[in-house]
Amino acid sequence: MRVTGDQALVKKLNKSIVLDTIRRKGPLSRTDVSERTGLNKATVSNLTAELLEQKLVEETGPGESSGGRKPLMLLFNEAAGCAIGIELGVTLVKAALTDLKGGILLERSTPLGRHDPESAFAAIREVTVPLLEAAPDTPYGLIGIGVGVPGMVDEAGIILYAPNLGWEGIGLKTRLEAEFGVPVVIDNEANAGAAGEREYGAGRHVRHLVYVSAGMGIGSGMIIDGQLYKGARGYAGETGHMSIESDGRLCSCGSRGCWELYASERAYAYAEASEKNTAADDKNAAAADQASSLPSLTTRELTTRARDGHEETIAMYTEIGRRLGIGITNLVNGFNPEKIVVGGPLTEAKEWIEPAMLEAIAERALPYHRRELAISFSGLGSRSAVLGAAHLAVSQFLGRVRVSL
Amino acid sequence: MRVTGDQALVKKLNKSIVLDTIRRKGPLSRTDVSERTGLNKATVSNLTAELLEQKLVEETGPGESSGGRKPLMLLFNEAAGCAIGIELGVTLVKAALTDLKGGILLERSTPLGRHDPESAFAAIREVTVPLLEAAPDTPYGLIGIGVGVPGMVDEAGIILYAPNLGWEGIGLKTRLEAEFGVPVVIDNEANAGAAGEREYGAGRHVRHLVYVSAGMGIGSGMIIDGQLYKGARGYAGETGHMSIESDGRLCSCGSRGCWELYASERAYAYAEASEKNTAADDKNAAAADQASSLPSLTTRELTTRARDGHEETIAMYTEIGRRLGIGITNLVNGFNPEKIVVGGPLTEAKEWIEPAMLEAIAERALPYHRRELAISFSGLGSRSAVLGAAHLAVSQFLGRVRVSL
DNA sequence: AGACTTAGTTTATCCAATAGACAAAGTATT
DNA sequence: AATACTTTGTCTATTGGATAAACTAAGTCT
Repeated sequence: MRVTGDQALVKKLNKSIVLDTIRRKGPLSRTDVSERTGLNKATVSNLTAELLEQKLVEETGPGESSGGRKPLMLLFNEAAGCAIGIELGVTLVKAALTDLKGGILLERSTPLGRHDPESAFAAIREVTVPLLEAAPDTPYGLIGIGVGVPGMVDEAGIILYAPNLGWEGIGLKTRLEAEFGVPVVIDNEANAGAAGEREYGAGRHVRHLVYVSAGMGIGSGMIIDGQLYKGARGYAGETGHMSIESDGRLCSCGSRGCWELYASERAYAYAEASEKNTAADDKNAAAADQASSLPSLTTRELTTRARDGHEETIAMYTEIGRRLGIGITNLVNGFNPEKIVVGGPLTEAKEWIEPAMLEAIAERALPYHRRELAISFSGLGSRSAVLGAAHLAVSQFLGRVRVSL
Repeated sequence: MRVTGDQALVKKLNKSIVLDTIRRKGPLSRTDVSERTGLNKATVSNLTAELLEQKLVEETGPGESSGGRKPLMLLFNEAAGCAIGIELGVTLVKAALTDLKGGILLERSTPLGRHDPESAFAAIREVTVPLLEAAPDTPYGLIGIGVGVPGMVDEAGIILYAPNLGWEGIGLKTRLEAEFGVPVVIDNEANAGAAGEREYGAGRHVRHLVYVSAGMGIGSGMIIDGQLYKGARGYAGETGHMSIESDGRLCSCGSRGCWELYASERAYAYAEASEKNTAADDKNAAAADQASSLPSLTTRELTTRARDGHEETIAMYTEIGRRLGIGITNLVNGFNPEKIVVGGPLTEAKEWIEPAMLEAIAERALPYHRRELAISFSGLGSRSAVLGAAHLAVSQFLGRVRVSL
């Protein structure tokens, strides 16, 4: 939508700047805010007065004097409302009730046995209702629900394609909005995770961030200039289907050599197949077909084995780490992010994956890209997506105006 | 830089909107502009009055009446100034003098024999001076110079690394600004090409565009939401070093299986090596070492061969096309652009490359990404980078304010 | 106690967008 | 040709933001 400039826009922009400054750097005095933002003291005073009235900001009493009148400190009022973040996983539905700063008030989860939409809706209801009931009495109440789903989501919140759930074209947003009567944001699990890490985790204060979520597949959430990049239609980030082996393993997507076949839990199946076939080889059709089915072992089981010193398992994780590094290198060279954050269930095996991953990146990434690149694992653990989803709702509630010259 | 809102910003924004609307959709009447932008008629009148005074807009006389007073049509005055775009190639320096709408007024080029910076400066001077002298007398004169270079450029216009020129840390921007006394913009050749195609070529009106420039290497220019995406430090787009073969050919960058070893002119060397070694194989160390040197044949020579029906050459181009398609698929899945534009010297062999490229993309790209994806070859041919570079200068001159809610 | 500092508010001013009235310049109808 | 209607573009008064500067409030330092 094209936006023209008028005074309402100016006010919206400046109010958003003031709120954001207090939220991120608070507690601050009005004068601090004025100096940090460049806005006039009077402007800050007026806008904070409105924010106080809106209960989004609180005065927390006098601060330290630096040789004159004591400042009245301002703080973002994270208790002005609450949000619910939901991660719809393939086997598990997790949800958290948070305040506006991502503080967790209550969590619930339930296993997801069947994948039909009705079962999933029931599971979502099951985890959400207790949170709704436990929600504290706040000025704004529940401001929204964010959901991270394992699939592609379009701009209208329709789940276009979620292979691991067998879903196509499910209008989750409409359904949940009707059910709970609050705004709902649906996004890809990796995008939610990226938002979570960027806001509350390992990616704070990072402008250009790529979050790589490795589990049963690989997805990436890309944050460009502080904002989720969604691409032309909202499908960006399907890096799991980046081919790192032009004529490699056949993927269910129809392509070959997809990254996630080598560097996610999906790789387990190939390792299993190669254990059975002594003459195992990617070109061995039998092994490959066998492998394209789901792995029989879970990360939990395999990390136990690795901890017991099982060499083949450790070697497998080393190879997965190397392949993760190869794919990440591709993203680094193409995107030049400031930081890469790796998360998802696979990171339970971090211990055996990390060295090979870092080595591959160190050997293969372009020198200038590598030089100013930070790499870390998820700071929120298994909560990246849930907290990110909640933040998507908060972010939409608070609004944000951005100007670039 | 953080920007706060005030009336100056509002005016800048709206003026930029009015100018842009006239530039892109002109000729338009004031009323047309008002309706298209949503700005009040009076506002449009005031702003156009200033634009007329600034000579950036002209009144071209009355238009067709639709049952009332005839409108006074407004047109962007592309003759208000001129720009120079330069492409610093490895073997050739090209330059064009353009008006503010990318219309070419004069072109010059000169071969680049030696690669030391002084020789390159001399070549740039050689092509630029005649253009300066031929520049018509305009209100603003020469508004700036844009340069596309085969390497990585940082935000300050320093060429950090240009392997094909053997340059590291050359301050081209400062040097040229001192020499010509006008603002200079330096960017990667692929970024310049992307800007050119987006503004004047195959990517007009496309918000999310990836331009793939294939020549002696591969570089990409990524346009996100109408703006060049540069990454954290300005090095984004080095997709030529995306590995599409994890343990493939050894690249001079230190990595393996880099895309450009398979899908650019660099692949010629491997084809030559494999012709000589009957037992040729990527794993054959001798062949690979031999190949890592530069190819002995040029695209011009090879396309001649292909035209003559030389089967091995045609097979080589088919393979290059397939590999191009594989890499493009990776970009499409990750980026979800609206359009991919392929350009660069390699596209002279389009005839033999295109079918395999399109087939690979059709087979391998994810269905939803493919469905709304357009793919085309450069609309500006060998002028993408030169025109894009000129546009970078124009764009900086005209300024642009963007707001997102 | 008095001088100085710092925090935050009040006041007058400025400036751009806007709605609506209006003037200008056409077309359509009688 | 006269009149009614339409469309274009300008003019005028108003609105509502930000701002600088003056001012009040409330502290510290000597």
